[in-house]
Amino acid sequence: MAQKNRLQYIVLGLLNIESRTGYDLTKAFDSDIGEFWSANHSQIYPLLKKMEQENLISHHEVQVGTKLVKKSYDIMSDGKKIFNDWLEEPSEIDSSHDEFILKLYFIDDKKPELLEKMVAEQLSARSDKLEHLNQQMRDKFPDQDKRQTQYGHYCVLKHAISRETDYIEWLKTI
Amino acid sequence: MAQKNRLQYIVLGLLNIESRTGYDLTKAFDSDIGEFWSANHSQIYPLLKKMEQENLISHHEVQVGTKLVKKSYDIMSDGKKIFNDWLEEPSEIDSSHDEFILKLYFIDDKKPELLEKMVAEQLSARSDKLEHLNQQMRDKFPDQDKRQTQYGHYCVLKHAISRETDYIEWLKTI
DNA sequence: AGTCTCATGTAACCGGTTACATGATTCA
DNA sequence: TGAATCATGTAACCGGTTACATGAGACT
Repeated sequence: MAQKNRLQYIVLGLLNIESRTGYDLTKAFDSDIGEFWSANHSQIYPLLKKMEQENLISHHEVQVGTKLVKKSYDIMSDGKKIFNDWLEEPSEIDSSHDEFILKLYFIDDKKPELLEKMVAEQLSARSDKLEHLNQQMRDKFPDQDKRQTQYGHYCVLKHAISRETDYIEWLKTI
Repeated sequence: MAQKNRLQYIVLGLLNIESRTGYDLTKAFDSDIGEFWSANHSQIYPLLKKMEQENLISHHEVQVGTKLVKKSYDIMSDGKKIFNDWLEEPSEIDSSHDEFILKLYFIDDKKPELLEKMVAEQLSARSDKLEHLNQQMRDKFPDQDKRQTQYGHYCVLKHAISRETDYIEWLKTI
């Protein structure tokens, strides 16, 4: 089976806001999107080519100065469809990149019922994970002794619990 | 330039605790280490082979039952050296995996002065990042208006700030 | 006897990073 | 005119995922 290709959804999400060039898209990863995803132009340009072949996006040319012609990409109906389908899908929780955050970035005030569903799903999944982490803590560090001899491991677990707790608190504010 | 190959350091860190088979190492990523890193056996076995060729580790054979022979890997002096050198290096902050967490896991109570240095470094870097995020918030969402029309983006940024704040608080407890 | 876990490997593929390469536009 | 930025592409490589493949040991 193929891998996720989440970068494609980010590109679609950005083009869904407005038409952009490959350069514009690359820039977006240096600022906003850069907080939670990164991509280089060497990955963007071939991807745009592939997505255009698949009819998810198209491009129109924009004359700049006397010689330079920019390619500005636009999302097409097929692209909009797979982007919206992706938004509706459940988000994977245990991946190295947070898929929920990714989707949340593209949610605007037009979809309150979807947002509510997504947040409820995340709350449930994150609460389960927190419970699992708390169980790990009880199993592995029941007393002060182990906390000293495996101090690093103890700290890492404490951090995971703290992070998850913070995540849940944040979810509740959405 | 080559990429980081942090998996190699995890393998060295685990073998530095005790001799293990490829299977044991793989299992470690399903439990403990799994909280912050993942690896499949298809990645472990070729890596062990490569690391043995580079004289970082060696293996001895262990007879199990009548036919099965396990390969149990041991860290060698070259391996210990590059592992300890890595622990001393500054940790990259803006990577998709948290390198500081990785190192912390392997720190035991024998290196208090190194731990102190690492924590101070992280505190400084994380504080800078938090300040940057706060600046972003001031720039992009100065008033209620933008927070509504780009609600998802606002939430993501709020989360980044919350996460960073929590991280700093946790660092202070180490 | 059959199923689950232990145990070790390879191959194909994908996503991402680094480096190579070129040229136009803008602004000081 | 020279430097910084805009703009677009390709190639080599690496790390990680999925799938293919095989067999032994433990336990019911």
